[in-house]
Order: sequence, then structure tokens, then C-alpha cells
Amino acid sequence: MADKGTKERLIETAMELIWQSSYRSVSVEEICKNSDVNKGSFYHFFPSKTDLAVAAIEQYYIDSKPIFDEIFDISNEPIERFDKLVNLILVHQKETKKRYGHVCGCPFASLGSEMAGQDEVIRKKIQNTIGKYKSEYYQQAIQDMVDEGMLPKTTDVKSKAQEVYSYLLGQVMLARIQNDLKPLNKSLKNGLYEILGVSLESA
Amino acid sequence: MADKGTKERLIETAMELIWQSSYRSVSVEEICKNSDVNKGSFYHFFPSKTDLAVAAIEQYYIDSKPIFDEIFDISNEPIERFDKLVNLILVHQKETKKRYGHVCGCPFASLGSEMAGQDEVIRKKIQNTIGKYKSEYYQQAIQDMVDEGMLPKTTDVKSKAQEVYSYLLGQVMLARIQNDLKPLNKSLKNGLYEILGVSLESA
DNA sequence: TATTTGGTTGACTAGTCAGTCAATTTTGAT
DNA sequence: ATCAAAATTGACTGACTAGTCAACCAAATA
Repeated sequence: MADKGTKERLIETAMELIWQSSYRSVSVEEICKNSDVNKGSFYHFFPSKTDLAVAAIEQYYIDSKPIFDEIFDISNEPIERFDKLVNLILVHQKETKKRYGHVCGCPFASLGSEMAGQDEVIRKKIQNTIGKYKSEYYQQAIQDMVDEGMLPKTTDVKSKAQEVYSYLLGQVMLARIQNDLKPLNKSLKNGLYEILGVSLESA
Repeated sequence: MADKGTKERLIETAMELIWQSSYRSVSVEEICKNSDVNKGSFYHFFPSKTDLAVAAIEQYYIDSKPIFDEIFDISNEPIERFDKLVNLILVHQKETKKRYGHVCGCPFASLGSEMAGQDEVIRKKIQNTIGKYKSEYYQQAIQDMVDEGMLPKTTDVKSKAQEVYSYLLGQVMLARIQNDLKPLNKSLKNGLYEILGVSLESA
């Protein structure tokens, strides 16, 4: 960690701590201490705690992009893409549970839900970021399914993407609330296939 | 409001304020002021802020129970029950949006997600409450669908209930983050039918 | 009337919070 | 080596936090 720049360390620590607990429960001072940074330095790089959160959201998106680009690569069949996505979610949730001691869920959803009624800047940032995932990956894959005849031409691609995203987000969020990955492991893929309207044999 | 007892007013106000913003951002003092109650009185009824939250969750469940009992009454066809549930969600979200100025989402999910990593008492209370809805209403309706031959005998009823609940929760939560009810109105019912594995004509 | 019980009051503690600031050190370019 | 810009430091402010407490009140009971 000490090999990274001050700003980068703050961003990384912020995401970690906020994801584990919540935005309001993590103080700027705590983020600084866990980054070996003084408070004054924090405000040299970020005008406010809100700006740090926005930067953390952006960084998390940037870091995840290569992984998503590979999963949703055009060389994979659409169903295969969603298959790999489900695996990514399961592995990722298992990893973070081991690392932080409890199921952490989706950082965007948790932070977004917490701050939606209070901080419009953070809410908008998360809305936009989620929107990017939806259009770049989900909508694209569903469109490909329509083009390949796996879904009817009449499919409302945007709505379908919203449904799929909602479902995955709901399962992951419920796993956080229940602090249990078993239901996720058991039913995540099955439900996704049902929303997509494809049978399980395709796997 | 002044016609209710002090304790009841505190519980009602707490639910309102926490639902609009978040648990950590609403102070005990704020809850007291909005209930015309002094701080000392608060701690006469509740040993801690956590206990108030638990009471508020319980009260919200109790208040919603008659409505759910009617919707999920055995005299309604299973599909009809889910149909009425979707309508309830849409109307309820529309109402609270108008009342509070923005989409509020699901109070259980928001509070549960916020506090899951910090307050085990609140997390457990929400987990249990969600569990009650799932088993009393969702699982029961799905079991009835299996018994009536609308779903295969091999259906894993518990998993299916988890999928349905996750989907609805995800849609409602996303509506809060996006502060927009349009996607909900457009695709909530459709996606639910797909998870349930029934065609839209049944409506 | 005396006493107990349930409820009320609001000032108080001790700690936390985001954000400020003036002084200092480090860095990099010339 | 010089100097300006970038980065660092940590004490400080003022506002807010959950929770405490001793005094007070009203109504019911005995």
C-alpha cells in the first residue's frame, strides 16, 4: 500500500472501509489513519468527503472494467457471458466475505441506497456508473441474444437489462442482509436464466 | 399525531425519517423534535437508538400484515396474489415519492444494507422480518402454484421464493438509487412473471 | 391525604464529526 | 544552487452525537 501515492491510498482505503460498513459510519480521520495520511493531506487532494466517495466509485469502475470487458467480450456467446458474470459474482462475494469477515454485497448498491436521500452528488454518480454497466454490458449482450434469435425480436432490450440487473443486485443485497452466501450459490444462476427466458441446459 | 402515545409517535417518526434518509444521518434529537418529545422521554421508553430501530421494524411489519394477509389470501389465485403485490408496490412507491419528494425504496432493504456491517441486532431483526414475509407469503403462494400444477413438482420452493423476493427488492432498490419510478412501472410485473415461469396472458 | 408509579423535562457529559489553516518540508524544473 | 509549486503536518474550530441524570409532575391507589 505504501508504494502507491497518497491520493490512491485514500481512495482504496475509502472503498474498503465504506464497503465493509457504510459511508456515514466511516470517518475521514479513520480513512486517513488506515492510509497513513494526515488529515490536512486529505483535504489537499479532496475538497470534501463527498468528492472522495465519487473518486472511489469512479476508481472501482475503472478497476473492474478490464474484467467486465473480458467477460462480455463479443467472442463469448451471450449466455456464456452471463454465466461468467454469475461465477465472478460468486467468487467475488466469497473472497470479500473471507477478507472482511462478513458478506459485503454490492458497494454501488449499498452506498447508493444509503446516500440516495441525502447526497445528490453521490446518488447521481452511482446512477451514472450503474447506467454504464447496464448499457455497455447487459443491454449489449441481450441485444446480441435478440439478433441471434435466442430472444424474440419484440424484446424490450432496455427493460430486460433493467430486470436482469435488478435481480442480480437484489440477490447480492439480500446476501449482505442475511450475511449468508448459500442462497446466492444455490439460486443465482437459475433465476437469471429464468429472467433471460432460456433453459438451464444451455450451460 | 399528537393523539398517539409518546412511544408510538417516536416509532412512527423514526420510520419516516430513517426511510427518507438513513439510520446514521437521523439523530435521536431529530426524531424527538419531530415527535414533540424530549430527549429524556426517549430514553425512558428505549434503552438505545438501536432498540428504537428494532421497534420501528417490528411496527412496520405489524402494520403491513393485514394488507399482506388480504393480498395473499387463499381465496385469490396464486398469480392474482403476485399481481396485487405488484400493484401494491407501485402504488406505495408512488405515494411515498409524492409525500417525501423522492423515491424511498424498501425501508427494510435500505436499513438492512446500511447497518448489516455494523449493528448485528438490527441486521438480525431485518433478516427475521424478511424471512417472515418470504415464508408466510411468497413460499406459500409458490407452493400453491406447484400444487395446482402451474409449476413443476420438482420446483425448489424456497429457492424460487428467494429469487422472487430478490428480484422485487432489487427493482425497488434500483428505483431509489435512480430516483425514478418509470422503469419500475414498465418492467416490474413482466420480470416477475418470467421468474415465476408463467406467461403474461394470465393477467 | 400520603405514597407510589409512570411519565416528563432539559441541561449536561464526553466524545465524535467534517473541515480549516498557517507553518513546514519535499520535489522538480531551470 | 535557486526557487516556486506541490505535498505534508497536526493542532484547531464549531457543530453535532448518543446517552445520563436529578429534579419534577400528574394521576391512580390505598
